[in-house]
Amino acid sequence: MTRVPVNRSSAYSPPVTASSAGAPAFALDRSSPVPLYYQLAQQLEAAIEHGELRPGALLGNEIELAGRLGLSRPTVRQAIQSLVDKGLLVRRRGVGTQVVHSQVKRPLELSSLYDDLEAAGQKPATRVVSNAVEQASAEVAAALGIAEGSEVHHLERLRLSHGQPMAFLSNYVAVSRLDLDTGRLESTGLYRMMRSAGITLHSARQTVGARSATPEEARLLDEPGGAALLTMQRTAYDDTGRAVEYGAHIYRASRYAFDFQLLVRA
Amino acid sequence: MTRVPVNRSSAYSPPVTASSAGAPAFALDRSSPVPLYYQLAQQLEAAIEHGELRPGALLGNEIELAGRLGLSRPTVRQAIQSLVDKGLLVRRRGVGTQVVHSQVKRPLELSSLYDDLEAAGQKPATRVVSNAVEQASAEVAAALGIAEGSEVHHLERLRLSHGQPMAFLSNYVAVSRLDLDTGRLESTGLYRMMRSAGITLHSARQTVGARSATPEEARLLDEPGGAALLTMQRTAYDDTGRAVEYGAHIYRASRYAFDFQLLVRA
DNA sequence: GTCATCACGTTGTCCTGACAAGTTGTCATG
DNA sequence: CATGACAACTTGTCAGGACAACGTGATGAC
Repeated sequence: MTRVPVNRSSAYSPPVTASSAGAPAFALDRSSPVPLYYQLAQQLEAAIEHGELRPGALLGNEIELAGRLGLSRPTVRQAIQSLVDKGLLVRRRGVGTQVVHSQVKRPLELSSLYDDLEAAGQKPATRVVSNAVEQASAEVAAALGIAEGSEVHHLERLRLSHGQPMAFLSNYVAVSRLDLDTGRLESTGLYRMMRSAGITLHSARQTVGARSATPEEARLLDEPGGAALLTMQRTAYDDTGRAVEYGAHIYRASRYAFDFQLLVRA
Repeated sequence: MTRVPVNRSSAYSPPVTASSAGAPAFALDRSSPVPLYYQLAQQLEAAIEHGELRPGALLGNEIELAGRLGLSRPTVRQAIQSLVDKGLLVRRRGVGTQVVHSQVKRPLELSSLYDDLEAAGQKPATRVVSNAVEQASAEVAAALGIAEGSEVHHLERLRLSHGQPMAFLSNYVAVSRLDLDTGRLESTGLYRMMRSAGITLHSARQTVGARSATPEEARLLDEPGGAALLTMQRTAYDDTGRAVEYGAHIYRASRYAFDFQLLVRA
């Protein structure tokens, strides 16, 4: 650790920086294929998460930090910027960079996509109700950008948690894009299967609404008739902008809610 | 417009770039206080939105683009990167940067925060139902991170569209943070008033759910008894991480749905 | 005591230069 | 004709430097 000498005769006394208050030492591996800025960003994030950099703490100026780590300023800036984009840090010109004093550190990632994207078919048990090839209806064809009547996989799953039904998921994938195996779906999850099939997701468009349950839906989800349901339709696109998946899902409002964090982009 | 000479004797014939296919001319103003990369990003975005750069079109390599515009490569990269972050462009090493072939170009911004954040009290008429100072309940105090019983503004508004009630908004703001004037609220909007009071929003945490309407709520929103409602609770934080606003809103599910786009961060 | 002024420290922007790594098409080879 | 090696092109990463813009605190004038 380096100590910053304080010039007592100076007219300006700088604020206490993280470096003089006990900054964690970062270990950077130049031989690693992982980019340096990314290594630094990860270690900074870990330090924040770990509490070594407390909320409100100043990070120390970029130039000194770069010199201390043996990096150039652009590299350090890139690392810091990525954490600013994540909402972990705030930069202020003339002031410095400080750890955001946030009550909510955990759920930084967008959920609602991820809880279905990563956890699609994870520990919360999933029962495949049906898995068949159908002809695309007008609604599905429009969402996937294919011709009406084209063959699509239609996948229906019931999501359970603690033995209780949570949601009913109805997904459509163009047949040409993927091979669907019922067995693997219960263990691997839909999005993971897409990924391993070489499809890289890029973006998704979601609509979240509500409506009253039909008798059939109420029975399926173990809800009283006419209960309020949360609905979600999503179309997911790959790199090239082609729609790869369309889903129309319903959730038990009494047991589920979408929860996410937004950042105000300056 | 500059034409790129093609060397016929070259063993490698490069693909057709946007420049040789008729790239729009960008006008950059160096004397403007607006950063160059931002000017370029905006003009690129406009060109994409306008259709001058069609989906799938290659942008031309960064070095040549930089030379053509009289900019350095980092500046051009910064502009391109901002559009990549927005999901408008995709970069591929060895290939180039191309406009994402997306069906949905318009609603790139997150709505659901913005439609309340920017449009809070805009053309969709807003009627202030009540505006009073109360003592914070346990729920409100917890959300705002203040002591129970502290004084808070409690603001209730009815949002109308086309003469029909759309939503009922209930907001809480700590008294010490803001002065609320009923008159200005109907024209200016809550978030705009905060902004002009020097509060810069940083992030927000939202929960979206659904439930059946109580008789009172049904009457207020002109819905039949027990109709499904969309609910949203939001806590907004400023730079320093302090909660500045808490809102518990209900929407007519028959007339409103949250609509937003997600990007998969690589 | 109050206020404007100034110096200082910080991030913001921009430049030039260089090499590494991934992708694609061409060409020579079998 | 198939296939592998190669070259060209592109973005990714990193360095080092320079000046501008902004905010803060201290200083000095009033």
